Amino acid sequence: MVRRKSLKGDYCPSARSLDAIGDWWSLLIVRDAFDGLTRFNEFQKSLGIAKNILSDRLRTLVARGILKAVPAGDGSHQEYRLTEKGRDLFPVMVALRQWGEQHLFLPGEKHSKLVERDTGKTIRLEVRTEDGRPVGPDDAVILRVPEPEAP
Amino acid sequence: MVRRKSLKGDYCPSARSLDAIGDWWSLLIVRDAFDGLTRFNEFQKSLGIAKNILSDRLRTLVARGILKAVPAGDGSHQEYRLTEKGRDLFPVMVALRQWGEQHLFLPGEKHSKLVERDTGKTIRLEVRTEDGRPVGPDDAVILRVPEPEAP
DNA sequence: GGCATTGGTTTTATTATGCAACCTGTTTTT
DNA sequence: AAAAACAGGTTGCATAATAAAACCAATGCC
Repeated sequence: MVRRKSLKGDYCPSARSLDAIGDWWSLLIVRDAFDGLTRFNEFQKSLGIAKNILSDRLRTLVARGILKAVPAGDGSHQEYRLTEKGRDLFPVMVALRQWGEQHLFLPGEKHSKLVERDTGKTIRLEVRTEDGRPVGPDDAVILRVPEPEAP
Repeated sequence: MVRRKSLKGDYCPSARSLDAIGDWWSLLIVRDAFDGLTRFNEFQKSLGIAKNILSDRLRTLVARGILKAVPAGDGSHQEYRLTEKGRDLFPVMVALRQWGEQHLFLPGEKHSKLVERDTGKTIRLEVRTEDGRPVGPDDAVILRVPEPEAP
């Protein structure tokens, strides 16, 4: 592969995000973390991921501040928990879920569902302006950051 | 690698989504498509991606119904355009962008910004219940689909 | 006709991934 | 107490995915 390109310096936030979490397993691990999993073996069983890969991904997720490793009460093992930064990925997860529900299931096919705990009401997400009007892709433009000019 | 695991059959929509678009380049291509790029060379220059990989990714994005390849007016080249399904990834892109803005830039650092075309107002996205109340990660639970039982 | 451009494909080198085996420390079973 | 099982990894090897570069075919332009 000759070193995969890094977009860390890109001025597009989406690109940086993908650089940070855009590999196949990381977001699945985060999804499971949202789902309450905390332990190495729990992730491993849930995902069927190879242990060395899981080990590596947990390490980098911790290094990037998305998970934190805390020693469990009895000291026998570690717990991997979402940090604030990790929890802020919630909208990303919901967006992915929503798209999958819309487009990746056959008409009658069942899928898990995200609901509000207390009321059981469906949760969805909406793109809006700061004053609350919904917007679609065609109403949006990206404002580029001006290139630093050489004087 | 011995064949990367497929999550196509998983009942979690997020997992299926990641299966469909969760590789490093695909979403970057989609981002550029949202940004108006349509031609092979445009993507290639914008992303600095190897041509064989771009070729492969465009092919699979088309095969998955996220992009469509339409012959351009003068027949000299193809245009890759987002399908409806592809445009529906808009919230995913916005979510990634928003997270990147929050967490992947230094305090004073500039980044590109997503605004409403007509008003210039900032665009953001919010997770809400069907009746409009905002919800956070801790207010949500995943309702699993019941396992099909063996009779 | 000759040459550059576009949109790829092929070849080759290197990295990443997956599997299985192994290891250490702790907990449970006998 | 000894044996077995489990948690949480690491190591070594085979193979797949990626990147870079060279190559190629079909227009478009002079």
